[in-house]
Amino acid sequence: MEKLLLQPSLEKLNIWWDLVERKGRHVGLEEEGRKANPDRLLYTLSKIRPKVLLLCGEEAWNLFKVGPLKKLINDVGIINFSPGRDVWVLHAPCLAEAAEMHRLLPQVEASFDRAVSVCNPHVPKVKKWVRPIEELLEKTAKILTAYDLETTSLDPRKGRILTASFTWREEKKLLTYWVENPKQSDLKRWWVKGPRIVHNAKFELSWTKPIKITDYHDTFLRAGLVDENESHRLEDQLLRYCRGYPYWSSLPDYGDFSDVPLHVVGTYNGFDTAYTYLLYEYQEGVLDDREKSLLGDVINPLSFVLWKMEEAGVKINGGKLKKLCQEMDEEIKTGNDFLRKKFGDINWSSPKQVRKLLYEEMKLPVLEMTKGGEPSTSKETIERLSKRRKSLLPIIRIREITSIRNGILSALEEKTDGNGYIHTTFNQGFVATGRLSSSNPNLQNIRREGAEKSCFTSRFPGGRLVAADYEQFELRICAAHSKDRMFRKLILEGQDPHTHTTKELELSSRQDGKQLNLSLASGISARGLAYEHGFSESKARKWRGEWFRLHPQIAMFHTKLGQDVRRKGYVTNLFGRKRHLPISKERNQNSQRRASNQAKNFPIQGGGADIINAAVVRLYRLLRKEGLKALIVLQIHDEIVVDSPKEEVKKVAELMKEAMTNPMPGFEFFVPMAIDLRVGTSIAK
DNA sequence: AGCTACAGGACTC
DNA sequence: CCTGGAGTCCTGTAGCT
Repeated sequence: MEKLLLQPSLEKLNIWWDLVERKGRHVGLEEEGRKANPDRLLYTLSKIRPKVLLLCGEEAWNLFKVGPLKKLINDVGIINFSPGRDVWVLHAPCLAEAAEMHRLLPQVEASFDRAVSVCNPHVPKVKKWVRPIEELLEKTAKILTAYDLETTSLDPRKGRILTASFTWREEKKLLTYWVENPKQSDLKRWWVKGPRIVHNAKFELSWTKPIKITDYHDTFLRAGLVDENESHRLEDQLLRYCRGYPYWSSLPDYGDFSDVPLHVVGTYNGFDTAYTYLLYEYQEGVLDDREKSLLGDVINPLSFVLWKMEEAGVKINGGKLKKLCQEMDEEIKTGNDFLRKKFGDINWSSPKQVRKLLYEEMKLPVLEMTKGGEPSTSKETIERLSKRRKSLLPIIRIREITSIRNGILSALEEKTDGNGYIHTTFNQGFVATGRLSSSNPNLQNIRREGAEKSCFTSRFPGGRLVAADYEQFELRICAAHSKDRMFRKLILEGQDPHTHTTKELELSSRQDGKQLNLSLASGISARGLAYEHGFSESKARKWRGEWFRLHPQIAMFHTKLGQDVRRKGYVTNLFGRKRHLPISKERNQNSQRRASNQAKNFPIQGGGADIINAAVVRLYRLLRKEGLKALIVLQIHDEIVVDSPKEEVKKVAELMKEAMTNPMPGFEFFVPMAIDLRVGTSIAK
């Protein structure tokens, strides 16, 4: 149910309050005692994008009639806040009528899944701390304090701290103070003394640099558990959950924070922490116990470890990389020359130009279409076409190598720092399933067999990279979650589950057995199976049926997931992490099907994410406890890479095995986890 | 002309 | 009915101001 109420005055607010309060989502458009600013309204609305806007009272109505929306609305009309998204505006001249409309709305909009209401915001009081900063730090040392910095740059090496802000509760009152030019060393000492609340801890950590994992709560990461589908940005969270008013949009358009008067920065900074504190309290109310322990055990401490991993970086063999690039440039040049003679001057990266050549000039048959309904020029299509035109094959190669050269190798070259290290960013909280992603550069999509793997090397003279990946990770998680007895038995006996499936279903190769196991565990349809692996549909259907008869627990597991999605609107993984998949009846079958697949995939992908992330945290603690020099440098979904001095390799391998097979001491997996270790001077296989 | 948004295609687990 | 899920990044193109 999605409604937006614009409250023209305070006394009327009370009447609406309990209707609004129950939904738990508030948006502020007015500052206390002042009239709402139309620009601010428009800004807020464009963020929330409500489907229905219910205006009541002449004051509210006039605001819109004179504002920039004037030309778009009539008495009942449509406003577009974004292309393709209609907003119905219902206008009631008086409160009684609005109340009646409000009462009827549920029946009309049964399909709207978000409730948004507009009412007076909570405006925190922000003050400058005028006494010595030591007193403030001492006062807040041991109490729960929201903390935030404003700086001149995102990078601590390039900028400096302008202000710091602190919010805490004293009795019932929320106190917020900001200070100017705090010393980094003071903050570093202060940080470790008590519980902290921050929004996006990795940023504050990189400036404050505490020496060990401490007690902090990250409202950004918590937001990812409350609703993984919503934007976790502080601004968006405040609009949605905290009756925040958009103070950030009132900041004039300065180029850089260093040009902004310090008291403006400080006040802004103060609003950030005050609202962060309120957001924290809201989250405390909606997160359940399992989510809180996942946060405490894994998610919060992980951000510290990720910061350390980013800071450490991974060492690159620059000479080798350069040689590789030269070789590839050479191949691109000869390849391009060859193709130019044959087909003319064509940009092979342009699907449009390739499409023109293949289907208009060469008049080849259209075998596959893209999602957008255009004839496909993908690798698979060209491979199929090249069966009759051998001369097309070099196109695949040239496209592949130019994309690798431009997409991967040049990124590696560019992002290597002066000392030969690449510092990727591990994004936590962005992926709906709980996985990490990597960017600048993305080190999680380095080619499996790519030559560039040999460029990743150890920072220690004579050192080694130790890489450990989980064996049959997803299959084991599926079996562990569904309590599948067959897979448990096979794994405990040390048999290969893929070979077993191959034999049972009388398949031709282990490869087929493996594909069947992996695809069916994450809920593929018979048709999808046939399409994906080139089996006939009847065979796919037969095997799928037999497979589920061998694994009745997995069949039940899938049924249960489907029920959860329909009844509760979300599914849960082994550790209490949720994936919200709102399905309403009006949506087409396509979306339903998709949601059902997502539901089946989530416990596996999301379970894997929490397992390996817990392992990273545990491994970090074990390495530090043992006083080793070795550093965790990469996490690639089912793999952890540690850079180790040669003499520590044996110990590191032991610790990796311990951390990865038992990532959460006290949590017993129905099917045990196992790892495969590789030790080398690079990460090449 | 410069910006943004998107689609398509490459790579990953 | 559609053709397991989750990402990043590059390029070209279309549409906007």
